[in-house]
Amino acid sequence: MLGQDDDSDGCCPGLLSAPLDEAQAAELAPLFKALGDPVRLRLLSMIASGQGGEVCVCDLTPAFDLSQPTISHHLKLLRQAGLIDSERRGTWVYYRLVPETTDRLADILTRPADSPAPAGAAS
Amino acid sequence: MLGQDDDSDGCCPGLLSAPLDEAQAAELAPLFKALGDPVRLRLLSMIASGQGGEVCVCDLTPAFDLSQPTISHHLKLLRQAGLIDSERRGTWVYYRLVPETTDRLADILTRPADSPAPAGAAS
DNA sequence: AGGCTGGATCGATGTCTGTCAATACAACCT
DNA sequence: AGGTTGTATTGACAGACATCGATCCAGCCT
Repeated sequence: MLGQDDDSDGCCPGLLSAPLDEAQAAELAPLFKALGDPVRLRLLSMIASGQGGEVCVCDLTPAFDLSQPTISHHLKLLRQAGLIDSERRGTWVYYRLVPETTDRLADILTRPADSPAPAGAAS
Repeated sequence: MLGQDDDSDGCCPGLLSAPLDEAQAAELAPLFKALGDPVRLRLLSMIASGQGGEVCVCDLTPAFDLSQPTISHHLKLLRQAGLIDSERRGTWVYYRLVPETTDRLADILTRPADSPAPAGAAS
């Protein structure tokens, strides 16, 4: 079981339809923060679109102009945020997406069908 | 200026289906970074769910245990990211959501229908 | 066992960010 | 004009973050 619905899921249809309370905001912010770096964004997209749903670190590291510890650090942050998951197989470590997490974010950013037509929608 | 659809839209069905290139990542990261703070997340959700699609700063500021300049600073960051827009009406300033921006983020985080069933989906 | 390669952790450093008090700017109201 | 209230800007500062080199751990191969 992935640790969702412990207490904060199922209640929040999105941040666009009702004000977030402090606890929800505190839980969500680190997720977005993890996405708030170009390197991590690229890492995540490489992992998400990888053949077989996973990518070897050995394929990720050389794709950047950054040191190997730096890439490892970014992967750790993405993993701690629950966006990706890792598995060691022999010498190599493979990362794959945790779709539940990105799904949740997508949900949160999707406004309900009855979104209150923003008055001055002209343009 | 909000850097939308100048050149990078319409091409990227999402970061989950194909690797982002450096330019796309550099453009998206600041958006997520703007969401990566609990205060800004709450501000955004208060604005998005406000009556009439807009909220007066005078209603936002007292909702936090933070100084008025700090709230103003966060609003500025959200505006610079293109997530909200402001309008001065008399003495008061009103903020409202820019739905195109949140829509774009939601799109980007939504995986395509043919998402590659993550191998170990057992449980 | 000893050596080698892939990856993570540690410690240090420069930059960015969130916060505040003080101040400036804008619009209203005598 | 002068005072008052709402909002933005400035300057300063502590804590967080991205990055690196050096080192350590895990698994492979003679």
